[in-house]
Amino acid sequence: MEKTELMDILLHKGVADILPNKAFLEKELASGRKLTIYAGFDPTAPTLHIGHTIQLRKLRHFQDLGHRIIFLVGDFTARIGDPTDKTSARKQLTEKEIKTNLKAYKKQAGKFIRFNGSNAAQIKFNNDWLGKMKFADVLALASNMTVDQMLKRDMFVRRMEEEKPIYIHEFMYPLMQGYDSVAMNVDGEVGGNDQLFNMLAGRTLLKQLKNKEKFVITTKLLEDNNGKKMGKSEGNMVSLLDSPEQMYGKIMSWTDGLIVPGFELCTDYTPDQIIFVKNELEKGINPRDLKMRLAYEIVKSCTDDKSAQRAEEAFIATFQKKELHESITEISGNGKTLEEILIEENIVSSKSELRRLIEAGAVTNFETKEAVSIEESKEMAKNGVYKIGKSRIIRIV
RNA sequence: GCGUCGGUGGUAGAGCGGUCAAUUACAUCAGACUGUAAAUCUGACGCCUUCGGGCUACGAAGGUUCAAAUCCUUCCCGGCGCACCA
Repeated sequence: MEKTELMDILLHKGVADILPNKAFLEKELASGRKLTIYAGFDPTAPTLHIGHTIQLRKLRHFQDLGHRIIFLVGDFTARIGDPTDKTSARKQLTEKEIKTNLKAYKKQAGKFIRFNGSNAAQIKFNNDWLGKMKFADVLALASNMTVDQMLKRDMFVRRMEEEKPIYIHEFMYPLMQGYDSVAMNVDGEVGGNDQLFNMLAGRTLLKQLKNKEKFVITTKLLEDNNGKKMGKSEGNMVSLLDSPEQMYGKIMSWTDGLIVPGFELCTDYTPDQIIFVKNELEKGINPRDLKMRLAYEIVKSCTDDKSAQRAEEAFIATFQKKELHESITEISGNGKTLEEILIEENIVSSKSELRRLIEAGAVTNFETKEAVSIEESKEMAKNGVYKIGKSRIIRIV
């Protein structure tokens, strides 16, 4: 890819905002200096997910332009818990968990950025500097920001209004994250739009302590124009550990509004190609076909060509042609009733639930297409394939 | 410690003596339809049931009452305010 084109993609694709401004970044890029850019990742989960790949792609663009990139593992900050995400508030991670997670991370991230060869990405841990700080150091650091600056943060404003508590350590979080920038003496940072505040704290600190202007690129979040995120319940949050079939299926269940953002944020489609996708949609083409294209591209980028193809075939077979594919669960009947089997195997959670499903006509014999009645469910289960709802299929042998 | 407000189902958040297994929204599941596991519409959404009903649940334990998520007492947990000086 040509350098100017790459530059254009770097500056625009998936970008929500550039601080202090775009011109500043352009100047930096044009200076010929080798810049150092990083993105931070919390090692709280055993796997990266599709959202992380947005940042990774952005880092890759810098890497391709010959700049130094750092994959920062927030092992120290993960211990405290980012108040941005209140559910993970006091989760503590052991050394061991972090190590295990890290291994997986490197492998997963390696699909998007290069960890070897020339200009390889570096991995750093913020525990290396944050863990060593003394209380006096922390105070010195804290003296660089005012309470007022902190209180401007949306989340804190909201909490004040709701009379919800704000703990002191929550003020420390942006400071810690901001200090990462200082410790690594970076030129820029990439992060999701929701991390803007924390990233700006780093900007402030870097200016105060090293008189350096750090640029910040925030990427758009993967959501449709109503702010509807993919998988509000994280049900369709694509994890990089998912099987290709799972990934493909999850993406197919994204709402249509995510098609264009999906292409922009999670694929290597060029701006022209994305415009093409938009036009197709406006022309009224079946969005399903574009979504399949999207699913294919994403699966491919997270795994490989072959896996993506297999995932697509499996999807078509299962959900479009409604055929069976091999990976259905086999359960031995052993003279039990269908009801007993379904409950023992945790396919339904209770007799009441099963009853409702049967009443709704959701339990069918796959071959005869006949609905199973309540009486039948209490008789000895006949061998065969049963379908419970649209996604649960079992074979009794 | 004092004052005050609160602790409700997966989440948010109503209810404040009977009509409450508990409004509503979101999430979830199912049905119809289709263009897909999208959208939309419809329904379900504690457990058990011989489908009559039964049982367990609104922080915990007691109590008042024919009747309590709702009132009282104690306890546990949380928010906010107060605490010195003014």
